[in-house]
Amino acid sequence: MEYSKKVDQKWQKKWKEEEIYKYDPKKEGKKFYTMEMFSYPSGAKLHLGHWFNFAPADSFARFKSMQGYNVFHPMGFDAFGLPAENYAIKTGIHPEDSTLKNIETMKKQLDEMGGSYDWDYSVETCMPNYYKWTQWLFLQLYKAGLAYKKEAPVNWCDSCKTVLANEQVIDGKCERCGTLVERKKLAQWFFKITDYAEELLQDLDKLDWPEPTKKIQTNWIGKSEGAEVTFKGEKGDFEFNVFTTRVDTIYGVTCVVIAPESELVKKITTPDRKEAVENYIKETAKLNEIDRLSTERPKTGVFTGAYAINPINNEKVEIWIADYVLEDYGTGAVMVVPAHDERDFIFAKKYNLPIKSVIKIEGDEDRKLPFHDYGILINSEKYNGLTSSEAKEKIIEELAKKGLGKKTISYRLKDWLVSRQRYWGAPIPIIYCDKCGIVPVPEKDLPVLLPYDVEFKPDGESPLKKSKEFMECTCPNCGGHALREADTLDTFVCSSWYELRYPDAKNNEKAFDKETIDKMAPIDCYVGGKEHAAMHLIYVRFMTKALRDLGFLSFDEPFKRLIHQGLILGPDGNKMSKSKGNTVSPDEYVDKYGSDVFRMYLMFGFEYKQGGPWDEKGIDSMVRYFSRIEKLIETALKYKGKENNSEIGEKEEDLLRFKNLCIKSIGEDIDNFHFNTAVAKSMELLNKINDYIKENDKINEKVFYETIETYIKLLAPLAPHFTEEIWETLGHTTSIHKEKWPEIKENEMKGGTKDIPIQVNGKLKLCVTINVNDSNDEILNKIKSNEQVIDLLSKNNVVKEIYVPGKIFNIVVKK
RNA sequence: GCAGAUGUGGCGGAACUGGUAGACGCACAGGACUUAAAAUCCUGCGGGACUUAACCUCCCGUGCCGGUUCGAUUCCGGCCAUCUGCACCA
Repeated sequence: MEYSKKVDQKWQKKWKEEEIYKYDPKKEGKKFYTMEMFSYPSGAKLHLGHWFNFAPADSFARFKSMQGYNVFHPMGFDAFGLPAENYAIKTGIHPEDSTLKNIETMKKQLDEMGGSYDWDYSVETCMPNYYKWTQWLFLQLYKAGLAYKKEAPVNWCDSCKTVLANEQVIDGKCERCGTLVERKKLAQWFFKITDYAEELLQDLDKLDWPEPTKKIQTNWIGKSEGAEVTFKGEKGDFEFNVFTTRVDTIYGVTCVVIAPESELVKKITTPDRKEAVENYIKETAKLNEIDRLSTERPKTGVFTGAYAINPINNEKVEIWIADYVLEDYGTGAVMVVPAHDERDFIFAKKYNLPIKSVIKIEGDEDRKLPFHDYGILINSEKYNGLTSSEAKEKIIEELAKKGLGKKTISYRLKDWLVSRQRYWGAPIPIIYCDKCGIVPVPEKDLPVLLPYDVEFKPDGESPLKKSKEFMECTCPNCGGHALREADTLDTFVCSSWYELRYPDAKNNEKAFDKETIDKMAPIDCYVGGKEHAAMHLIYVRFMTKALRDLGFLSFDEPFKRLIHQGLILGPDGNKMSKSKGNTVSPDEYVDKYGSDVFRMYLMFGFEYKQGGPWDEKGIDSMVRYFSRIEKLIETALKYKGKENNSEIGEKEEDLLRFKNLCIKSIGEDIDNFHFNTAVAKSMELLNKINDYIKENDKINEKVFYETIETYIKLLAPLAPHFTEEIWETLGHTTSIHKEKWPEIKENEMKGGTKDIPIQVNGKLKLCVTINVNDSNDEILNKIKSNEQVIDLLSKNNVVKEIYVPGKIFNIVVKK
């Protein structure tokens, strides 16, 4: 049957009936766990990006399976989240209804793609049998002290009376109504990811991940070594710490600045400065994080009226507040050294604070301020003349003796805020008892079901808070009146452990079985977009480590190898988006050409790790390729069983040699996600086979036929339906996907000829053909007896001859 | 601002640890087949010079300028452009 969507359907039906992608943990072969980042069913359908991610990754899984691994290749849905809720607010369609419907559609599409998934091992994070365990996981972290509650600011739209996600804040305004967004403090749940900062950083070394991604994580964790220095109030009535990486510049301190949110501010502000300070705090609160951190904005701040004592020299300095100091980094307070820090310099200039230089650079004594380079200390009393790094040690030593300082390490990484004031998420399994306070929901009472009938339109309250039925409960401790936590969990919590659930997806007793997951983990290959380099990929790593420490796992890292697919852009070169109107739907192509033509085109036309602008022009070339293959198969059938020639001559040897070369390089290419070159190589093999037919009156049926079967097997992971059809045409009654990846026959690889380039001063002059089997002496002989080479050697002033065995012969001449 | 990535024909893209730059394909051009077109097949296809033409030969060419090397798309230094992250991190 000529290839079309009909062929897809025929085989999809058959595969389903025969359950050929059923995963059996007991099957022979070493386990291989490969997965793609699961998709988010917000849109109604899979888009081109999904296809580009999933189809080649599926080919990879199929290849591994042919290699003899027992491949586990699950797929699921990250089903909770904001878009479904927003969609519901807009249309009135309940998030659960739209989500479940989308999942059905997407599953169907994934089957139409030819995905080799076993849906018995699937997760949908919005289903109670999944989020029960997400809640369980929260409880484990809570018990271990890794989940805690504290006040944290949220983006608040006072007109919509709702909390906004960062992405809903556009230019500091609410995306719906344009109201200026405020920062409001709410008590929220956090996971203590910072406890794992050091290990998360160290273990990056163990991972086979793209280097840029490791770098992003390194920066995200943001380790910096420095010191905490204690400044006391001038009357000794208060004290606070500053964090600095440049304690060597401490003699240059001309003021200290604390974050406006700091509790200390109220305490120390003098009455005459109260109004100014309070106004400033109010102004700061209006700014969202993005604005506040913008480099464009001028530095601002106000004096609190209070003074602190520099512990190194007892100098009295002013205490200011300024919004460029962040409460949650370091200690929320900095010492201002205008001479050696750009931000401090601008700040000091603006408010006429003194600027005192304490570092000089040897040989560049007149260096313009500010500069932050290390140098030699000046104006620093007994430390004058020391280098920056010597001074750091000594100064810390002195401060430590006084009990006013110590070395410390600071991380940029912040604890993970997991509370969301949303409906469509997993309820946080916490109860607030009138008497007992915070009480975790007992594990036996899980799941805390998300009620269906809830008013989720924004009107100032968390949606769940409005459901009396949900909120009212009795305390598991004392039986008294209690209320439930109304917030739900960040969806990143759901996706921080799903890879653990897949192999044991139907377990009703546990989130996952330790023995099962220890056997399956770590995931051998994880494929997904690099936009998750910082958030998702750090959260999963954290969760794995936390669960390990709680005794639920015995491995340290979830994903051994990570691959990022590139981004397919719109035809205009911009990121595809509905608002730009440049989206491309895969469905029409699949209908028109069939899944395999489409997936082959995606693999051939783009570099997998790179992506690029969509261009449909090349699809026809793939249609052409398929029909050339079909034609070849017709020819093959004509020859089948007719022995014309059993001789193995040079042409047969060449063909066999090339066949083996293809087995090797196509295999390596797929293994490395270089699908474009894998397809290219397969095209070369087709050309070689066609040449063989053309150039021979009598073909060797056995060699020819074996090469063709090998060729089709090499294509099997890439074009699963098409090759299955051909396999049947060739007379096979079992699935090609149960075949083994062809073996390389070393004896067929031997021999053949090769061109050795002859260069003069690195420039190509000619090539000399040699036999691969020749010894180096023979090769050199052949080269040196070549007439043109003799000519080159005799007419030039030869300085040197360089021969790299089997590679190149270069004659160095002097002009 | 900081960090990272990328830059190769008209286009998508090849080139293993430095060793024949442009694999494979698209587009294009010419030819065969056809009444014709489509499809298919064959040939050519980085730029330039020389040449009546062909073959040869030579020069230039992997963003730009330098360096290391017998030899650089590959390594090093400096620039330019584009893209992507991160955002005053003390």
